[in-house]
Amino acid sequence: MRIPIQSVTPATGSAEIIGWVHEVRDLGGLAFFLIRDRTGIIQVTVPKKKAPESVLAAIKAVSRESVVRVIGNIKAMEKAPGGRELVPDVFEIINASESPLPLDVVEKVPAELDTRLDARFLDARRPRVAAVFRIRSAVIHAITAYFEKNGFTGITTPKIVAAATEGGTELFPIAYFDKEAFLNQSPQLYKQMMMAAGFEKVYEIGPIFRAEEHNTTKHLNEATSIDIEVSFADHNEVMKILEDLIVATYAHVKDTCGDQIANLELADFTVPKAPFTRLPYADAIEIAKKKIDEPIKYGDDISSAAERAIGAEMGSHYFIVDWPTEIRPYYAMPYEDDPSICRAFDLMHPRMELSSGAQRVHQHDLLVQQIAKKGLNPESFEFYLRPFRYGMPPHAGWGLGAERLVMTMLNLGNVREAVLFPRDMHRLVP
RNA sequence: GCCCAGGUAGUGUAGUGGCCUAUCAUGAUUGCCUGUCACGCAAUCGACUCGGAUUCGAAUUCCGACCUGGGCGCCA
Repeated sequence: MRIPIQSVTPATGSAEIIGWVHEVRDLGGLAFFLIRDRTGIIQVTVPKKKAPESVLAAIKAVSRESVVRVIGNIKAMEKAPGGRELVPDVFEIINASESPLPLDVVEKVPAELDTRLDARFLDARRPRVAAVFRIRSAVIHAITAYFEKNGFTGITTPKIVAAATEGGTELFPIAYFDKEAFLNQSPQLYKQMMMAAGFEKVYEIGPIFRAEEHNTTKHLNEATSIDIEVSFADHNEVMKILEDLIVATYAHVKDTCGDQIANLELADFTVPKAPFTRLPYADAIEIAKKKIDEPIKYGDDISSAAERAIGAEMGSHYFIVDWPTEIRPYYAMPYEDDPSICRAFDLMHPRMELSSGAQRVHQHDLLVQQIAKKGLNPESFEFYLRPFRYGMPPHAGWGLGAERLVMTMLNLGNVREAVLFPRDMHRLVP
């Protein structure tokens, strides 16, 4: 019976392990093999004078990163990693690896991200990379658990859609039988329709597609969006949900992913403290004005430089609230007493934007007005507008970028590190 | 879409007109080595993205193509 490497201790006695040959150190009369599975690494020590003939033949033939099965006695050995080593009676090559390898799994020589992504299956054998995706899994688990515990209904909405309804971003056109169709940029409109359906609290974790030709360390053309929509809630209530969720997610990762955090050398991994500061947009602009040279005025979008400057000033997660209505989408609800600003917000990490959301316009006629004000044609929004005529409850929601959440949580330099197979302007394979 | 920087052994790099039969590390192959943990030692193998131009001479300069990294705008 195979035992996970992590579970092998000096008390194990005889053990069978299966894994990949991580490193080989042949000293002549004595050879060391580090064998790795997803749980850890163990040293296999072969004293050549005492080893069976079959073991000697196998260790002579084996190459790095081959899959091997090793059976033998476990000895306590202080000099060995993990305080134990396996002396093999059986050393079987299950499947040999070609050499040379497309990249160095041990990373004596670091590979560039592009090279790593080309050989992602090998790259992901590196414990450090595996740790990122183990944590990403825990993040998604924590978020799903939070939603289910708090009465949300998980939904899935179409990724193939007929029209560019949200405006703003570019969409990928696709051939759909004899019709033109697009990959959806956001589940926004469908979430809102489910408010009209009376679901009250919905969430979706799924792919979104943006055809923007950007070339940065924080953009992807296919990303994972964590989305919610809540009826009878305003922007403040969904911001509260968002900060609770962020805290709960960090806490879950801290509780359950200690090994991975250690592996990533995140000694100062800390759970952020709620409540996050609510920074009015107007104040954010003032901070940016003071700290950077480029001209900035009220009503501008917040540039990357401004985003970094404000982030440095704030130091931890914060919300930017009370945005000018003019620079937010038509579905953001203006304040009654000052319609020039609206009930929209962004959740910011000091490095970048993580989420944006708003209380939505739920009144049909106001929505038509706002669509027209943005220079869009309300007639092409009929499928979206229709539910607003049949008892649409007031509601609010947000979308949170899963990759950016993981990237900022683990202090990754590039958002591509947070996706197994990233899609960007240049990369469609693998 | 705009702007900048790049493409040299499997991997990561040095090399700014002749000293390049191209540096170093890692790797692979072979040999030696009984406590390695980036094991050590020795030998060997392995590369200038492609096409054109300039020049006596191009990895190096110029033009074009292809590929890549990053910044901006915009966004998650």
